[in-house]
Amino acid sequence: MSTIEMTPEVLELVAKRFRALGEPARLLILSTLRDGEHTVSELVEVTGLGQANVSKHLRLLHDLRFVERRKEGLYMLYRLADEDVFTLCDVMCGRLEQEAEWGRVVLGR
Amino acid sequence: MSTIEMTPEVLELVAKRFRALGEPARLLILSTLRDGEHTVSELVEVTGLGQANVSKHLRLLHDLRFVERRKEGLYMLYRLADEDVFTLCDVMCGRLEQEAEWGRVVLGR
DNA sequence: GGACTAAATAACCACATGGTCATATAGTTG
DNA sequence: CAACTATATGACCATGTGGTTATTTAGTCC
Repeated sequence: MSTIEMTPEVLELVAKRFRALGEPARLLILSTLRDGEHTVSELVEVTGLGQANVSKHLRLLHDLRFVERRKEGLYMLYRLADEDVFTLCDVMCGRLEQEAEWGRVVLGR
Repeated sequence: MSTIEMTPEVLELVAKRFRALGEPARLLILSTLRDGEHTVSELVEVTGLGQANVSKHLRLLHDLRFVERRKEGLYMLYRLADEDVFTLCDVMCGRLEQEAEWGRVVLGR
């Protein structure tokens, strides 16, 4: 795995980042951010999640650098930090498609 | 994200798979399997985890097709299903390295 | 069959965390 | 400064799940 030595500490750091993506609500927020910057209120409206809830998810995603943000007046604007999330999701989706071919999972289509 | 439509159901399927990697114990098992097939007992010994614990992690990883297995006499031999796990981990590790450069995380080296 | 071994499962506890409600904080506008 | 708005935070509850112990199941060897 990369050049990093897989000590228990590193394992925990990596795991924590996977866990961050292991939540539908956060994936939904991230996929919403794919089309550009959004305020928290917009994310609340689009996702249908509660405001406090979205705020907490964004804090986590920001702590782990999945998103970046800037303040503009009263608003806080969030955006994706990079494209890694979608690289990762594409791999997972590739797995799903493969499983679908095997008839193990049903993708809605 | 890929060609799959991101319905709530798909989001949950993807999230579940990220969650599977969001556990140091499972990452440890997977990284142990990188050097080839291992029995459950071997994995127990190498990882230092309990037998029931390893068995449960392996069941999850097998359900999600991260690992495959075959029976040989009394033993059950597990192996990686493919290289996806390491593609995924490499991306995450890349992020860690980048964060390390920013002085946000300390990698033990 | 009976004794033994490897792995899986069940029952259980403890802890982490997602969601919500209420409140605090930061910033704007009058 | 007071009223208002957007976001963050704290407290709390409910649920999910990782770990352990004990037991069951599957297979081997005598």
